[in-house]
Amino acid sequence: MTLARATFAVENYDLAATLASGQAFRWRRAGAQWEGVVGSRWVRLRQENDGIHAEAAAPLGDWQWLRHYLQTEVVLRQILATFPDDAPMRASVAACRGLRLLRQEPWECLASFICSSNKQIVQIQQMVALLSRRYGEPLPVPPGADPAWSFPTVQRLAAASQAELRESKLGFRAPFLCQTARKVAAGEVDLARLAEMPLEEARACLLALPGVGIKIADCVLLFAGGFQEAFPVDVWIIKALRELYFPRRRPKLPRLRQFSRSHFGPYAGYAQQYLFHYMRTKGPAAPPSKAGPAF
DNA sequence: GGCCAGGCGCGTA
DNA sequence: TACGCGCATGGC
Repeated sequence: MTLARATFAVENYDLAATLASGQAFRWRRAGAQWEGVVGSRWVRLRQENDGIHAEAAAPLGDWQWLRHYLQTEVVLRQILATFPDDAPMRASVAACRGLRLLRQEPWECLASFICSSNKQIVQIQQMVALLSRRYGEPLPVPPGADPAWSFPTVQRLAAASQAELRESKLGFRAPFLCQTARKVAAGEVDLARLAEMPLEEARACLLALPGVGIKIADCVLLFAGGFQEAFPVDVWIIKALRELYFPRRRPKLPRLRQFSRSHFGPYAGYAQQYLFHYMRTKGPAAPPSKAGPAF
């Protein structure tokens, strides 16, 4: 097979932070490169000074599918300018320069986040890889590359039994994924039209699916639906908000959700991703010290 | 070996 | 409305 190559000129784009920030689960670092699957295509990416270099199995029509996935046309500076001007956001932006949101395919995003509950990111990656290997289609890859599979279709997972899915190490999530796949396959929710709905309507559609609560619904709205004000509140964000915004009060979850809706502006979802990645990469908080900072 | 993980659903009060 | 709990599995 032959490879098609392209370079996307980008500004203010940190590919590694973006692919490793727990929004998508199909990317594997291979030295300076990243190998993954977007839709039904194997892809290899590498960031250089002149932009993001991409390789994919030829032939392909154009690269719009990858440009869309990577959101290379988004002007990050304009988004960052809408963030609240406070110390936690300044620290997060400084620590995660160039972090972006991807635009993912709704079904893969939904299914992946149904698998995510009460799991660490590395484990989610394993579950998604296992599901793809068992139920996805093998994809053409260049010589020497690891084999790759597409993410399983709704129909394929709807046809699997709960017992089969449990064998894929889904645990108690197996019935959720199974039932949700069957509902989507039956047309009870049209994922392709989600992005056209008002936010609340789209969220309500997702919440009607088994295994989908507010957090997972907001992940799908943000990562696949393009609702940039959606703000998933997970354990890391709870920790971020409590440590960085309310260090002494320990507000409860409903209060934190309310704060998140009012404080972060029209690109709250972006702000959320910065807080999330910042908390996950900055290391543990400094232990309390009676003397205070030494400066 | 215990703790925790990009939660959800259900049973109580 | 607001808690507390169990769920299945694996990384650290």
